Amino acid sequence: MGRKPCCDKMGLKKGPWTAEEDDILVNYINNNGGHGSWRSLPKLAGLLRCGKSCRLRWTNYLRPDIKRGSVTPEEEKLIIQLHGILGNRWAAIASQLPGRTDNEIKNLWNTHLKKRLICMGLDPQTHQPLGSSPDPNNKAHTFTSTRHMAQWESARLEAEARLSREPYLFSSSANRTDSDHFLRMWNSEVGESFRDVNKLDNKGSCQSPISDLGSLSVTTTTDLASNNPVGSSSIVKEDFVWGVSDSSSSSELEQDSCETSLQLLLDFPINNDMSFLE
DNA sequence: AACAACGGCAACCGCTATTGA
DNA sequence: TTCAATAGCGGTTGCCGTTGT
Repeated sequence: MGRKPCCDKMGLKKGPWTAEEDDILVNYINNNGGHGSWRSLPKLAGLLRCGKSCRLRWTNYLRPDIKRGSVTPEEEKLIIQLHGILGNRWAAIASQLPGRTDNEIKNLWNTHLKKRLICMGLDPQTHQPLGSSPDPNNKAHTFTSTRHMAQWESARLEAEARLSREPYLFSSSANRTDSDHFLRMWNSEVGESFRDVNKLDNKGSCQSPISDLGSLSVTTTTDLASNNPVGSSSIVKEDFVWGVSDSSSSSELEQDSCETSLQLLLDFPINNDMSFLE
């Protein structure tokens, strides 16, 4: 016996939403302090839509914090960076771009950014040069740092997504979890250094608003497919270095807390084991 | 002007994960 | 522990405006 449909589809409207329907949905959510159960919302609000459709309309279009307008070059750059790390995990990518939805980012990727990477001679799935194969000689050289970077970014996004669903965690220090600590670690100076990877060079080859994507494109690539923590993606920076390598800016990073964080980072599980987030 | 091809985007579909009884 | 209900996610579809012929 199959699973019951999310709602009785008989008599329910499909297709584009009208302004009147938008008003009804927005007014209902505003007047009730939230959407409550999406399943029961359409009936309570007087909409001939299924709850799923209402949820999509709200999260992708009507939500007050949605940022309308074109995506900035900085946002495009960040999307490409995150895609290189996370692959097609649109929700995780969207969580790093306030006001942008996963659907919007997914569409942007499929219509613009993917082509732009191809234009730059990069495989949009692997972020590696088209027609190239990974150099096994460089594998050992780059594997550790890239692996950790990918895993850490992936785990951090997992944690942030989890925390966003558990806002109470922020209100009670007694309830702080490993993922909470992990997030704070990301937002520490170590995380700052970690994210500074894109500042290392600025060579680009493709004329576009994000031509400085050379900073995140491949110089030498590492094939992580056989041990890829996040699926098909791989990190694309050969000369990736930790911010702590810069003695002129590393004094604060020498603090114990940061050393502990760095050690935790370097001790990150290799086998994509995210169980520590539980 | 008419039509076809193309591109962008909103919305839907189906699957998985989570939650709670 | 099990299972149904619900929410979330990523892939896909289809509509509509724009561009090219």
